[in-house]
Amino acid sequence: MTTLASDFLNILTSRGYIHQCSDIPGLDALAAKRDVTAYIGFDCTAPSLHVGSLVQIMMLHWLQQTGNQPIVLMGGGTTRVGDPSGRDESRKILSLEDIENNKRGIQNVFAKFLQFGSASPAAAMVDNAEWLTKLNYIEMLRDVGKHFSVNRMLAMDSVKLRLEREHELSFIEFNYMVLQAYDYVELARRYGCNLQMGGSDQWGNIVNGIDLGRRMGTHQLYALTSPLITLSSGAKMGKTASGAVWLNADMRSPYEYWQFWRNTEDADVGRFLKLFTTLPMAEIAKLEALGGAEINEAKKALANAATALLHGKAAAEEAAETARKTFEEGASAAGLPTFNLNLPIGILQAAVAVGFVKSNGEAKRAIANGAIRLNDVQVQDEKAAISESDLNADGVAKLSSGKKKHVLIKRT
RNA sequence: GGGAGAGUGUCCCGAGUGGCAAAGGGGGGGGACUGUAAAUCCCCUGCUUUACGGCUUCGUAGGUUCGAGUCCUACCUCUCCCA
Repeated sequence: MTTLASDFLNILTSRGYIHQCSDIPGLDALAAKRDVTAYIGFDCTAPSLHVGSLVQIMMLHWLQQTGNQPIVLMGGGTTRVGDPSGRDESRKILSLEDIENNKRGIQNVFAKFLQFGSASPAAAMVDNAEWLTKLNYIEMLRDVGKHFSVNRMLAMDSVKLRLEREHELSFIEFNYMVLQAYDYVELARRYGCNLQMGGSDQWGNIVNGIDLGRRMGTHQLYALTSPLITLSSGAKMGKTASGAVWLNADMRSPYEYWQFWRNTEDADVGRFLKLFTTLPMAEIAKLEALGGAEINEAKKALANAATALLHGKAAAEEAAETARKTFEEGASAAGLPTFNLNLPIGILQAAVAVGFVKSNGEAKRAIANGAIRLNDVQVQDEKAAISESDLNADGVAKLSSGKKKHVLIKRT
């Protein structure tokens, strides 16, 4: 392993962001001169990004921190087509309004991690709908299509997988890689972009772009991918009981976000500290060295730092304090998710209303399993109700499901 | 266009003989043990204001039958072979 000259690659390497790179020495030389302009594409398939995209966002963050220019590419155009990578079923084709709404929801997150506007290498945000929607089919085929070999396209993982598993791959999806490759060329021409980053599943698409660039006469392009982040237990990261861990605060509160990180498995703490926080490596090494129950301190540090990055320091501290009161003192911390309900209300309805369970039947089962507690007292009777007398001096009652889910109930 | 197969419990895989709320996994939830961890063990995993009750589920729509996931017809979608 040769030593790296650039801060950018040094950081990415030591923190574990790199899975594959088309040309480390070449990219290193560029980054050392702070001449890298890199982009990552984000599909607009949901109204918010989730933690799965965080690695990518952090790569852009470090890129800017080390004096290079990040470009956030919103997939306003490519989302209309749908990326078949890593899926064995066709994506639903989203309506244009949905895509537009999703795009708006996603955009704001980047301001937390990147500096746009007046910063010295300012981050930029562009939407590939800008050029993709204007393409003319015949021209496209002649200028771009001629550089693609179907033989090679068929050999690509995203395609091969579908074919091998005998799942359908529609022509529209088959074209996705062409559009993504073209994006890269377009960004190279417009912004002098010379690096595309992405998750490891994007490798094929990115390399296609490099190839296309060479054939269409752009400057040398580079590819860099991050490893797919999985939990030590093998599960995919970012999914919890109640669905994806969204980054937008209105879809996943700072408190819940903090909890997500707090519940990290022991074996993942060090890795996550490096990937998802900006804590200095020396400090991470210390935290990582903690053993046994002490590793919980490292988890708190992870939760604090990660939440502060996304939601700000104040929100992180508040979440930490709420968690401390709730879990270490068993108190009804004011920062817990709060619901206003009409009292009295049956315990079953209440459990449904706060989102613990999806139906009354499920609530009954939860009670039978001893999962539901009201003000820390296990509910035995499914006909029980929450009434005024259950509220404490501050007018709230604490309802819990299992050991980790707690909410506060107030009178409407 | 011709021929052969497939679509099952609104997360996934997957058994299924005319009596089926439908085997078994995975995933998920809960409990025990712990440290808000992992591993392990146990329980739960269609809806319904009690129910050995009612209702809704096996691609869609009809039909046969006391009774249909299971049989028949048409249609939709996918896969494979031929053209």
